Amino acid sequence: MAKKVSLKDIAQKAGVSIASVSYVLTKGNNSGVGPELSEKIKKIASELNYRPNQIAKSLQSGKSYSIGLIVADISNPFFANIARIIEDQAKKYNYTVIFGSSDEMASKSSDLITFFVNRQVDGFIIAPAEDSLEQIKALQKQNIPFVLIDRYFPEIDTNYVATDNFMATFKATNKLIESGNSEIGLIAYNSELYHMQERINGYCKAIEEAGCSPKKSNIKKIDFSSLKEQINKKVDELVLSDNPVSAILFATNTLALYGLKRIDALKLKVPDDVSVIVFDAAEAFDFYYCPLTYIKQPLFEIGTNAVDILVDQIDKPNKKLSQVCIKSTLVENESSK
Amino acid sequence: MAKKVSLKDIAQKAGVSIASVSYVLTKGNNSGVGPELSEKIKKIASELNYRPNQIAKSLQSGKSYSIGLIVADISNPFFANIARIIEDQAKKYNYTVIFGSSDEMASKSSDLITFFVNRQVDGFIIAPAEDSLEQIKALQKQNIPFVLIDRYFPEIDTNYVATDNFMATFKATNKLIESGNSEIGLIAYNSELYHMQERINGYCKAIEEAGCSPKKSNIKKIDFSSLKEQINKKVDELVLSDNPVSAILFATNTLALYGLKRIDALKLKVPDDVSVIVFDAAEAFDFYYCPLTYIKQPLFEIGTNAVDILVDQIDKPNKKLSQVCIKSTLVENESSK
DNA sequence: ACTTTTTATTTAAACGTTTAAGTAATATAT
DNA sequence: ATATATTACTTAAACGTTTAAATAAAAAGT
Repeated sequence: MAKKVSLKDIAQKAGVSIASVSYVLTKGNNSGVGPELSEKIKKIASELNYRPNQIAKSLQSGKSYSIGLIVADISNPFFANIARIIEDQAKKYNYTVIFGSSDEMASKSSDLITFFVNRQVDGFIIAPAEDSLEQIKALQKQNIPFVLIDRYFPEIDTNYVATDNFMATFKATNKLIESGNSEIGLIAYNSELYHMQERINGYCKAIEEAGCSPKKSNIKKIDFSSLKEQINKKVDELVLSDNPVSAILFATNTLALYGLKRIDALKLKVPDDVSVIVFDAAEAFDFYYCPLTYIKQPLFEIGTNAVDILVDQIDKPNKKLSQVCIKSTLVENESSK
Repeated sequence: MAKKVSLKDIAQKAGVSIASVSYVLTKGNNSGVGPELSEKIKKIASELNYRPNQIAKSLQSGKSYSIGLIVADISNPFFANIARIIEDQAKKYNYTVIFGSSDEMASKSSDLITFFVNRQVDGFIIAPAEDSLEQIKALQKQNIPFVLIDRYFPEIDTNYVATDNFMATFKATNKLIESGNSEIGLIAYNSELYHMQERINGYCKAIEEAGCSPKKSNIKKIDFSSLKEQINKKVDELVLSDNPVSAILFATNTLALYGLKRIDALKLKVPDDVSVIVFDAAEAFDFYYCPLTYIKQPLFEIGTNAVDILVDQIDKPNKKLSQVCIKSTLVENESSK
């Protein structure tokens, strides 16, 4: 790689000090450098195609203008979409985004955080993985700015931007009850993460308010790591039991993707044999024979808010924390009839 | 953000020079520093939770251990999947990935390249946008390592990793011909990019070999920027004309996604009314009522090869260029019957 | 016992910036 | 005419590393 042009090169060619060049190039017209010399320097800089070395700037300023984005999996459409929104919003502030996928594993998440801290990111946007509470606390202790998205830990006080998960599943479950379903299954992840707990809680609350008590056998929990192995069995348990459910609420779109495939394989018809509501939309559902009722998450708001809050926090470290909970909307289609 | 621990802090606490600390911490046991002092330094470093400042290292070494990934849109599943593969492979070499979406626009692509060059990325992986030839040439002139993926420019000699687009559509079209289709439509992007031209060429070649000559009216080209506005009209032109096609080959999965929606809206049945082959798989097609025949691109190979080649090129700037063309496979399903 | 080699540690320069402080030279005020 | 303020530019230190070169002390060789 050819050696890059530095201030020094320009200074040499112009026969002036490095400082003068720096002043002209960073301070514009009120640099305190005379107009003729200014012009000369600018001319040489552009002739040499000077590009400031951001690394050197960062070292000097202590700011890297980069943020670390840690999600479960960048190839998951939910996170890929958020990543795009974050990218665009970050660019508005001249920030660069470096990303990493934790695969919902605390160890990977921790590695990524260390990796990115070493690279001096100015802050993080994180969809925290299971068991990553301690890492997040450590970040907090080190005073490294961060914003949690999608999930957060209610027991610690942090910035976060999330969906109102409780209300989302509460409404969705209500919808299924109103449609006449008395046995409603829930397929969720086996996770202590707050967003998942809240989704489960919302479901339970709706059932309780309908005068029933939520049955443990209707709530199926699947391990992140063995989704494909477990989902068929759990779906079968719900729909093929002695007292089968007439509706299923899927707590994430990946769960729905595989769950629906199983339902199809069992030759069950949505919504006649089983009603369905899924959490979050996905392109994959566009072609499902029965238009699906789904909980629409405010991706754009989550992404832009997260960046805004983070940048603000980076600039003003003493700013008080922002905790944003955005309402989702239930998009009603045929599948919840 | 609390001030970070530096070598200086450790040196001070240990009462030694910064150099000694650096030697111990980077050179391990054969650092030339005595064993007792070594231990002492290591102990203090870990007590203070020292994390090397990668920015400072980069400035010193001229290497940032980061690569810029520029794709059309990170939220597009094709690129999101590649991004994930690149992320994992890059991590093996201790590289970080920063990404940007060009939206198929040369201007955005150019901005991103400049932005990333300023940040001293060691190299690029780029899915080049329309009209970005000059930018790529400029990169070449500056001796900045890069690998093109998905698309490339045959008129310049660069590293690239791509699918054998010509053979892919040639085989796909042949399949449609063998299934008895005489009028076959192609829906492609209106683009001079080589991968798109090759996809079109492969289609034409197959038709020619079948003794026909490809009809201009059967080849529909859609602008990147107004896909949703144009696709319905183009599909209609193919299937509702006086001499309608009995099969359509979609040149990308996004085109197929919207094209199939139109076909459905027209109440046409796949494959009875119209056979279909799509370029590249997508989750979205999982639920299409008729299992689709598709061209399966070697995403994993593209991603890992791109990283391997790039890292090699960064380490050995005089290494000769690698041009990898990977075969895709035609996955035959019901839709091409 | 004195030179030579080896070992252990430090000094200082470098990477490319920014910027406070310094130094002339020139302009203004008295 | 002289003190003072202003302007135009430079010096030098700093950010946190690495590393060649210098130095001092100890070990080995004669």
